Amino acid sequence: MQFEAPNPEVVALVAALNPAQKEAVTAPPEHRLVLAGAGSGKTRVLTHRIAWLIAVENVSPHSILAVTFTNKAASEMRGRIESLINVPVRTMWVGTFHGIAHRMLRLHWKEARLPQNFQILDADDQQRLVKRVLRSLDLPDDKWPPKMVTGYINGQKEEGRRPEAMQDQGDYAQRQLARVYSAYQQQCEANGLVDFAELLLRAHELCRDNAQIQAHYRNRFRHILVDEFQDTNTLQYAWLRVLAGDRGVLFAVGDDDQSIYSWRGAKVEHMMRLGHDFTGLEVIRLEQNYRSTGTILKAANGLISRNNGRLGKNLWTEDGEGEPIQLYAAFNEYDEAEFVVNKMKSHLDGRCRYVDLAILYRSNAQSRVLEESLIRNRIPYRIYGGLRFFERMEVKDALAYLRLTTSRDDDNSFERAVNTPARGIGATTLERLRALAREQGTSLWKVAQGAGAALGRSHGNLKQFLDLIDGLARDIQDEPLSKMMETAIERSGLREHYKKEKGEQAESRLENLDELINAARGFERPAEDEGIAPLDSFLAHAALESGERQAGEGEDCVQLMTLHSAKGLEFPIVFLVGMENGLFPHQRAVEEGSLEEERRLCYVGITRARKQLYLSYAEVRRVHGVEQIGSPSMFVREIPPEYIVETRPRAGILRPTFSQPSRSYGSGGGYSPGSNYPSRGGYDRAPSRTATSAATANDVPGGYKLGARVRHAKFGEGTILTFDGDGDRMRVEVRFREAGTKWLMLAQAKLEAL
DNA sequence: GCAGTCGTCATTTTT
DNA sequence: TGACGACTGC
Repeated sequence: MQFEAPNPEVVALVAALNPAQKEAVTAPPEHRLVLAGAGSGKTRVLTHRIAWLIAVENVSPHSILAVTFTNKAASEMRGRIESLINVPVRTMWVGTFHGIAHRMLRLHWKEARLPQNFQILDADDQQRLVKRVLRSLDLPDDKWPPKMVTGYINGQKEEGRRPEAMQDQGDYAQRQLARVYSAYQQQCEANGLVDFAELLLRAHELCRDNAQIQAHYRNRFRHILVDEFQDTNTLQYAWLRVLAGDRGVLFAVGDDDQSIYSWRGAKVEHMMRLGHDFTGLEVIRLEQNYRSTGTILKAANGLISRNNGRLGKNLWTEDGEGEPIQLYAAFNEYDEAEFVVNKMKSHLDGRCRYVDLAILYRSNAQSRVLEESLIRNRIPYRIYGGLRFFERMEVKDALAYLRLTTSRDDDNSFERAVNTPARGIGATTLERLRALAREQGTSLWKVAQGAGAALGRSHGNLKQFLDLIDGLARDIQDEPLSKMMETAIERSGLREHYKKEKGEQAESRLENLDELINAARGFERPAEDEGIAPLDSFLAHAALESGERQAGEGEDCVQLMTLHSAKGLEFPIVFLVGMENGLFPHQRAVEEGSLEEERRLCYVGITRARKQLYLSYAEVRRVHGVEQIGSPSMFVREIPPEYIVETRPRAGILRPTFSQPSRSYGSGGGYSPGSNYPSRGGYDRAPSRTATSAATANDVPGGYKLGARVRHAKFGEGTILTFDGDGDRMRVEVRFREAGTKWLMLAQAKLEAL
């Protein structure tokens, strides 16, 4: 680019960029695909690109659309752009796919054939609705699992297929599914409800079919920037194409090696197709990594090179090699957790804080054992995942009342609110209402209004409920949002209801209700929501941004999460646990033939680590209550061995044999360390190589085996980890479930074999 | 309407 | 093994 006008702002904009980043940021206004490796400054390029367009290319922020997948990414992007340049960027559209789609639908609700106050269904709401539709069609839950049916509906929508466009073909099951889809969609339309996939589908159809709107947005959005492009699904991609038309300039950033959501409809192939659909597209690779040590990067490169059909990328760093990756073979999951905790302690002795430590695992079930160890050792931790604020029962209950005040035909909210708290409107009454509503093709609310004597005794109760909602709507309409919330919570009787509930959960429920009032008070209606009632804006916000994963963010504690939720994050020290065939790669994935995606998941995990990476696996693990023998993950073998060091804090321990019948999972076979491994006896195909003593490696002289489960009168149940000494002085180290790890004199401990 | 009981199920989850 | 949902009996 020409720098004839050395605007200091512009100079500063590119000064700190590396050549590849600079190329991307200063590229002429043409299509670009930026292949941004992990830790290569992806967000930086994206934000600087936008700043460049505005400050140098004189593009109006008004002409820019920047799309992300998460709210977090969107708000981070906006924040960083604003701090980069001193130009108001309020007119720029930055948001998630769903957020942007929602915004369009609010603006063009008429053209989209939606009621003005349409409500958004979150995943849970959608599931409930599907259940009701299944019931109304007399399809039993067990034959038609709601989860699967919901998945089917979302899949259809993601492929852009409407029920009416589906030909009557296929077998019985297919026809039934199509029937459910159709009925579900009808229900949504009648109730003014829009699920997540529908937001995208409607917005796509709106932009595709309405010439005026299409022209408007094509004319407006000259620059479309997309983050995490490898995660786009069919619909999102189609929408981007429609919006871009033949004049919009696309700037896509992504990493095919980090595509881990194909099971949710994401298609990496879009990255490969981009060159066909956007002529003149050039690819820029960001391969210099600013996050991890050379060792970690080489390990990641080595692993991912096993995948086929990659766009190709090799991460490198100017920094040093750093520490080798440590691999620990644990006896079982308890030993593995103990290893993690002990290593953590050794790091915490130095200048490392809790937040610098993360434990990553393939599936949520693995967290429990780790938690127990952390609690025992008084290490504060935080688990990502679980319910988010706006997904909590009590919060959804309260919101249902408010949704009813603004949208009476919202059956989902009606069903939720009508008998919570209990007001004598039971299943029978509801069933009658549903039947009537079905017959008349209208909402529960309307049916309830006219139901009258047909309902017998509950008529009065129902009437009271209707009056409650009407009265609530009337009395809060001019109030500020927080007052609305407060009034709804009080008058609905929800607070009383949850006050009566016992247990420690009850208290947190009440706190959450208060927190909801706070959230309403602190809610600032986004500028673009002008013209939308504050309540509708808030309700949409609640559905689209389900809130924090768990309280206590920013506190100094160890982070636990699945590999999927770790994407996009980084930690100085990472423990990647459960590296066993069957668990990771997961058996299901292997069966479904998605091994490459599992490998990418492993790649994501490895590249989260900045300074130090630990891998561990358990030789025996309890899975669904059954002890299973595991073999080290094939991915461990696929990391070039020169970067791995096996750690054994105790010398002379060998692999135990297990006499109890166990079914083996995974088919990866044994683990044969490459020649570069530091040798460690007894850890190969021969399961019972002799150790240093005369006894076999696996037997603790005295009748126990390493890894055996024992009970101690005082400490309870535990697992034998190791032993030393012999004869009368022989000691065993036992990891007790509750009491921690202890050395015991075998002669005195009176252990009982289990 | 609720508590207790039984049976079933067990990757991953940005919106 | 353990969590959750559906069912049953008062």
